Amino acid sequence: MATDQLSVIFGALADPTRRAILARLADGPATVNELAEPFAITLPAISKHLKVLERAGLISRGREKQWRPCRLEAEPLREATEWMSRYRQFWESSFDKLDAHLRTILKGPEQ
Amino acid sequence: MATDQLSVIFGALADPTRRAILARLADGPATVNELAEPFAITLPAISKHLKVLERAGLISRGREKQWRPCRLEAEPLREATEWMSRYRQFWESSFDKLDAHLRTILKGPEQ
DNA sequence: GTGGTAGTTTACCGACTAGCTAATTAACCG
DNA sequence: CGGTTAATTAGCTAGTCGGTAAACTACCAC
Repeated sequence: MATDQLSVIFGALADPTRRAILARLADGPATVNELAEPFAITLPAISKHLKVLERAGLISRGREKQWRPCRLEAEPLREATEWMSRYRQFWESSFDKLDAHLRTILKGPEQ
Repeated sequence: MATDQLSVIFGALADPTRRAILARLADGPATVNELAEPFAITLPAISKHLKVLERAGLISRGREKQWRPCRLEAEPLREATEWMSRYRQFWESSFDKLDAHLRTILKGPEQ
């Protein structure tokens, strides 16, 4: 994967396990074991995912006794959303097209 | 990469060449050679990128004589933005934190 | 037909990724 | 100290990714 910040962010989001970890962290900080619990993968695999998320700036990690609590950092999501917002006009216009299409359908078959 | 739709979308966006292609397509449809022109990579590489973008639903392709014009399809970007919007409160609140931090700094060093 | 232009497919390569197991570090508890 | 829990590191495998060169398809013009 490329090393520019947006690529790292999108790359981190391109994995359902990592997105699920972010979703869990939206409910508050959690330890690595707590984050791992819902998944059928080993702790080292989770550890790697956390490193990817950390590199993307999507989480930060503290130190408390023997635990290393993770917390959500959403700033990169703001950046990513900002990048996408440039295209908003396009999906809004395609929504308009869908809307028009639905209207046509709801008018019933032309005969 | 995982095969769920969001993963495919984010995976497609996790490459600067592909994001540049989308940016170019925001100015209107283009042929493969037109899209390839700004890049120092071969045509087959561009062809692969286009396939990734197509699989993510980010572009669609027509057929006109010997050309296969590409056009932007922004609907997946809407989906991705929608997914991220769940976290908006977090980046807004961390902006608040930054704001507060800056205020603290601007008050000058406490002594 | 020949030849040129537009683009894709195939086969290959090196780098990276996601997963595993096993070993290791770090911090606590008794 | 030894034992337990929390988490990371190391080393491996299998698969994917971004790129290439070479061959192929499709269309147009002569």
